[in-house]
Amino acid sequence: MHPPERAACCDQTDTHQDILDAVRLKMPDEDTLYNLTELFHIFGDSTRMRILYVLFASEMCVCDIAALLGITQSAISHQLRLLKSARLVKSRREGKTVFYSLADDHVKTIIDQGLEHVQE
Amino acid sequence: MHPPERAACCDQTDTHQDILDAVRLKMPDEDTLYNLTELFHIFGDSTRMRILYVLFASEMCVCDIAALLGITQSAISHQLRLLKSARLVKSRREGKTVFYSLADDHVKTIIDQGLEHVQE
DNA sequence: TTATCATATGAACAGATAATCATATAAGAA
DNA sequence: TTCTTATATGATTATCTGTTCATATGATAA
Repeated sequence: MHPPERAACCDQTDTHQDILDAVRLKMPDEDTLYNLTELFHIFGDSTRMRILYVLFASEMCVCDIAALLGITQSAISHQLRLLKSARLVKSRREGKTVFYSLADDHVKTIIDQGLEHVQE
Repeated sequence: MHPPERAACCDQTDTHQDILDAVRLKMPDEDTLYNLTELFHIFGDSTRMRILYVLFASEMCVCDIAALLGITQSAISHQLRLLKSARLVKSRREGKTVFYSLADDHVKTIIDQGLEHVQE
């Protein structure tokens, strides 16, 4: 006997329905879930991660980031655009040069948490 | 005039070289950086994120996760394999059924940090 | 103006990846 | 044994994504 809203599936204990209800309650809404995975997706690329680490040390212009990481200016610009649209970095122009920096300290906190997990 | 190890690039302040040195010091080694981006990469997919949220509530078998999320058993199995190889979830077999659960509480901490950033 | 430098961006391509399908494995029931 | 259920997995495919290249924009200098 299955609870009415379940498809044919493996049988479980009496508390099965309670668990399913608990899951549905705790699941974030679709928008939040999208934004959350999008945020982590941004962190899930080594070029972007290295850019962020550079910016942990100091605000920096595009060509310096490129030179420092050994990546073309174009690639860096493309990635900075993503980072900026995710509001992880911000920029200011000074003449021909554009300086990028972290949007807020939250960024480092999240990455440090991940680092702790990795370094266990 | 540029510092010797720099390629032709935009001119900077006197502290330029100090900043570059600081960046190099703070940058994690290649292995750590790889593991870190790999970790976030795992979080950067909505199916995997939803699986993790399901497991926040309770340990659960594969077909229940599939039914709950409306995703095929095969897709869930494939993603669980990734999650397990990243040591984010663990499994135990009970007869024909395999139950998955979170590998440790660290996982939820990292995701909660991301959630805070997203919900600002 | 033209020339140069710093950055941004569109297009194209190569590599990665998530889902699907078919099938294999593993365990229990008949 | 055979049948069924639960899960795992290899192959295929469609989509996504990061880089490169060429070029455009924006700012300064001559």
